[in-house]
Amino acid sequence: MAAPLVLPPHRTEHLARDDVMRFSKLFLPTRKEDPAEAEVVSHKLLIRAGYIRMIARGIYDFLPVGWRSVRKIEQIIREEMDLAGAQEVRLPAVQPAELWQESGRWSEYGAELLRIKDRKGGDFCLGPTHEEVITDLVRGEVKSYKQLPINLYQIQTKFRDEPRPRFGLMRGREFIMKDAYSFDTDEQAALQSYDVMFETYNRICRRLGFEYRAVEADTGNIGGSRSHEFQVLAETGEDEIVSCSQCSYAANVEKAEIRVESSARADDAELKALTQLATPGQRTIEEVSKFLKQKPAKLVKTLIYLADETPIAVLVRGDHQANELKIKAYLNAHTEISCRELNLAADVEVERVTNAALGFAGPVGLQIPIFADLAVEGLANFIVGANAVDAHFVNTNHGRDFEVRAFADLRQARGGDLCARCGGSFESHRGIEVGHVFFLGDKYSKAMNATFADEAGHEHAMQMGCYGIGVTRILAAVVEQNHDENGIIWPMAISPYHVTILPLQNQDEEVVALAERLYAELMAAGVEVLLDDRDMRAGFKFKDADLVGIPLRINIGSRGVKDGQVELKLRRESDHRLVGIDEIVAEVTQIVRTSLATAKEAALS
RNA sequence: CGGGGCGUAGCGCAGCCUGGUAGCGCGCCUGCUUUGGGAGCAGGAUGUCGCAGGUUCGAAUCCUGCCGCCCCGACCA
Repeated sequence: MAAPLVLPPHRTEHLARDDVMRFSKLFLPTRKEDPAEAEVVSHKLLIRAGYIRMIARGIYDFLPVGWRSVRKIEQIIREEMDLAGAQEVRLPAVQPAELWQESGRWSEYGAELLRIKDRKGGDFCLGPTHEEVITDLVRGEVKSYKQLPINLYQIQTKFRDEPRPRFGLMRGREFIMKDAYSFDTDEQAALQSYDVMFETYNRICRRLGFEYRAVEADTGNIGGSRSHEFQVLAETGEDEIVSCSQCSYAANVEKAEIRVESSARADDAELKALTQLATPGQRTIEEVSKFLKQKPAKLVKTLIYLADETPIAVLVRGDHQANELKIKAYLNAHTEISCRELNLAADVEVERVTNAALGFAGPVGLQIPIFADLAVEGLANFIVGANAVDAHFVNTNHGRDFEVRAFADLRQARGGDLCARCGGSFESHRGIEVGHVFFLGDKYSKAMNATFADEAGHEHAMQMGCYGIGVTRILAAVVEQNHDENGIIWPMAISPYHVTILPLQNQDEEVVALAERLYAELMAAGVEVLLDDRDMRAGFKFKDADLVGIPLRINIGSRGVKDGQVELKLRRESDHRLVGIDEIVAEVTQIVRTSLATAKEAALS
């Protein structure tokens, strides 16, 4: 038998309209301790401060304060997109397989595409992106050059069945994204659309107060000639980027072009005799360099790749990293070896090609084409694997001990490398990719027959661009850049509330009365206020306020009320100042308006 | 997909090795005291110990399978 429900009389009242601005009624469950599964600060704080809860891996609930902030981010994006002449639409989350079969991506997209069946057994997927859907929409309605250009966008929940979701909102499977698609008559016009979006994204990042870089990026399988990522700088970012300290060049390390001043080996370099040394069990660069007491830069690593079916060897200096995108691009552009996919060869394949156990591969005696990074060209007397178990060669030299088919820029850029554009030196950063703009060309319009008639009545495929911003990822990125040991520190523009009022003594009627009065007056002035009316001790409210991160705080205490004053505390600063009771509403209203306006102006600069 | 770790109250964890009454802290409910940086005391409620099977007189504990979550790897030879 269920126990009878016992409630005190005051708990039977209904919720009132402004109750969501009262902490006592707000669904804002905070926690004192970090969640066990969270690794990065944004994930920990968003859970502790009651913004999100995980329901399955990479899938989250947004609680009221979290959703308020998400909607503010959306609104900023919406305003800037509308300003750029884009039009908002809403496309379906569930998409029919036919469209994906038409573009070819039903088979290409892989396991990240979550495929589902309807009750009749028809194939559908949860949309990870919307090129097919938008192209289908536009091809049905746009027939003439007179209807172009057009730029359509939406703010939508996407689903990508990531192999490894992590870091809370930073890499979820379900996430909110703003995606836009431009359609133009020709490439030149499409690149104009691209430039407008590029500038719009800069404005959005500035409005959000980000420290960020717009970096040149790889276009991946999408193709096309232009692509930029918007990377918010943060230690916990998953991407590595470099930016030039002298010019404006910045790029993802996958893409960054390096200037190599002089790559040739010095003419007078003395080539010592090739010698085999026993290196029992020493496989990695680190192990070998330690064992032989040589710097990793004296070693050359030999990577065996499969370019589609063709095995090739790639040499890079021991302290460098091979860049698969560059390798792939080089093969396709400069050799007869076609390479749709480049993969490191499996262990058995490596052993077959090198006739040696894993870890001892080297270029000497290899029967497959050898490509080497430019940095290897200038090396003399380096160390390589001997293609024999437990052995390495020292004093190896290309041209004498083995032939390199070609030297090229095949490695990943890093801090200190020289900028290909101006010769300045690169700084390296880690970044969170919050936006990505692509020029697509006619990949989708051709495959899906999205054409228009020009003035002469000739049919042409439309030129497309696509532009994405991770809305929920932005929420995490903002926290990564704006927090301290006590909690979140929101920029005014995306804080769930502008100001929070803390009556410090709930039993003091004057304190409570003043809190209620300021609450009402601030709301009337258009300020978003969170009143902490809970019957809690002062210290408890302080801790929660810091955790939740609202930028302004008004402390109302018994002493101050007697003196006609309240405390105004900025979350970002450590000290508070006293403000007269009659001035506080005007003061707070002013600060809120100014900081919102300043953020908007920053977008223009 | 490979390696490792974890799964016990809403949250954070102990107990498991060596099988025998399910625990601690926080949170929650009641009362009293307290009241400007996560209060104190007293009392109370809350668990199919991830799921399924097996071993056993007896399983949170041992065995098998499955599921879920986290970390590392899946380019550094």
